[in-house]
Amino acid sequence: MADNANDNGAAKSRAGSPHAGRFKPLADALAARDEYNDVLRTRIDKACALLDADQQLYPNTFRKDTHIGEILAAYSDLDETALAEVGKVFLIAGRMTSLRSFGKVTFIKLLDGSESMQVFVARDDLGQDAYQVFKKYDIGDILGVEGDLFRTKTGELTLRAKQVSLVTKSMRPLPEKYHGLKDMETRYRQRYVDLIVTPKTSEIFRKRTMIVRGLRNYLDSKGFLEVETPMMQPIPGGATAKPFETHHNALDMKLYMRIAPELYLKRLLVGGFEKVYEINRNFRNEGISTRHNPEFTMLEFYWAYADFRDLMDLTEDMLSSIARDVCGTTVVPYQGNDIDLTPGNWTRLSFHESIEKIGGVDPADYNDYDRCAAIVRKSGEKVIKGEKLGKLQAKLFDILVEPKLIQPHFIYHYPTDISPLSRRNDQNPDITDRFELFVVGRELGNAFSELNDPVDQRGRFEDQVKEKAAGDDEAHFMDEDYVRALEYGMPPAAGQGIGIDRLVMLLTDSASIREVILFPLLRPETPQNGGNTSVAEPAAGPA
RNA sequence: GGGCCGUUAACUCAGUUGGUAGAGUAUAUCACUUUUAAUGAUAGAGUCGAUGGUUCGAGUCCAUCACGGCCCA
Repeated sequence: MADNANDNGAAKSRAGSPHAGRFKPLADALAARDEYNDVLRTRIDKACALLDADQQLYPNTFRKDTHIGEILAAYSDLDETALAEVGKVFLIAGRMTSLRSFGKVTFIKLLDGSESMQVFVARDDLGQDAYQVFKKYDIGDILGVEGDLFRTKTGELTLRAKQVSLVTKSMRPLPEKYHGLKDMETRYRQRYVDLIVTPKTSEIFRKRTMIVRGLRNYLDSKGFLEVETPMMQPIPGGATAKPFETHHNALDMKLYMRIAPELYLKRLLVGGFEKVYEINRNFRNEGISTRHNPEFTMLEFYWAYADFRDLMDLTEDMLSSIARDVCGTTVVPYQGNDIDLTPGNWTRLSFHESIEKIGGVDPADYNDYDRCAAIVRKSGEKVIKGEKLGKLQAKLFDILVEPKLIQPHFIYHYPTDISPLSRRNDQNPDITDRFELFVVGRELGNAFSELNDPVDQRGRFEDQVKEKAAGDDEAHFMDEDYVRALEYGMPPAAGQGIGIDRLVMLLTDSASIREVILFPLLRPETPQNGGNTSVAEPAAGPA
């Protein structure tokens, strides 16, 4: 309920304008949340004044003929005389992000996409009346300007306005121009504001699109076919993770949001597509951290008549070429380290070698169950009863090796125990022809020669089902149809998954996954934490 | 789930041993025809995240909760 002060304020701002009633719902909603302050009140007053002067607040009639970026690209190098010879009139539009007024003359900055330029607005150019209207515009408004180019005294390329019109009225003030928006919570919750005022943010997301486009172009050029497979699956497979559950009403069936597309993509290998890939969202019902978001984007691709070593070569080539395209170099800075992605400089090391050479554990120790378990416990990790040696070694690896893999490392020949979909090594059945790619101490990709022996695959699923029954809710489900597909015969193949969010983090020097996801998952805003979003009640039954 | 830190004006932040709150930006009014965080003057603007408690008195101390950040699981 609005208090008296707010009621008075609303009444005051409504006074005097025939258009005041138009803003009553806005004023009331703001007042109800105790947000109705003098800044917002002034915006409403000004909006009323504009309507009183027959100015539309949200016209869709202005058409720009040039983007600011185009002007900067074409004319940044021209001097004053050359600009005068251009003599061309441009129509630009953008958000006013700053304003410096000198009375009869005003400098503003207009932001259009990611580019910004100065506009010079003078009373003598616009005329007395138009200039008075212009002075009602606020920082944050979207304006259209018609004008020609010149250089100011200080040499800045500037558009001299002949006409200025309001394109979109902004009813809320933007954050302060110098410090910008620092509050992480607001940056994530109101990403639209973050994108306006934090140039780095919009740059990250432009780069993200370049990276994804680069991956597509690369794979397309190698003859891979992009496909789409189910995101809602009756059996969630292809990864070791907890799925989100949902329900299909009409079919009255349980469905899971996918944790990986793998088993569907490999069905396509059976079907005869020899090179396929998919870039899309996976969902995992697990914790949130600087490296984990419940929904994240994954590239998975499968390549028939190739093995895991072919994938290492391809991965080096693909990721380094994308780094070159997006960052202009194959040595990229990340949180104080220079990461060398130049092809040929990627280390290849077997899983066991890495535990010995990087983790500093003797083979006699990590190959002995009890000794290995003891080291795991000593490192502060739990050992679960019945856990297999391969899993213990993986824990050892996670603690002792992974954080040290700063430069790109392919770690290959993972234990079969923890690789239920990978092909066994021909010489040693306890290890698989699988690798993971690590950069800056985190897993960036997971790849292997695919297991295409249906009998072996069935046995591995059965082992997983036993682990699930024993309480491991991340263990894989049995997928009879997938085994059936293998029984028809899947060509030998290799496949890989690459976490796109982590790749974008690497190439944009972002410390948190939330910096590279436009709308990361957050708990809902509530009145108690200062929020203004009403959370939807669970849907009631049909009326 | 655990530990540490944070939440004060629209934004960025101060706030002393507990004595009813400050700055800069933004906003408003005035001055100003070349600024670059323009300048000068004046003014308004706060449920100090929420709820309890201790106290004569709480932004400050205590407890619980909410949201966020970082680290760990």
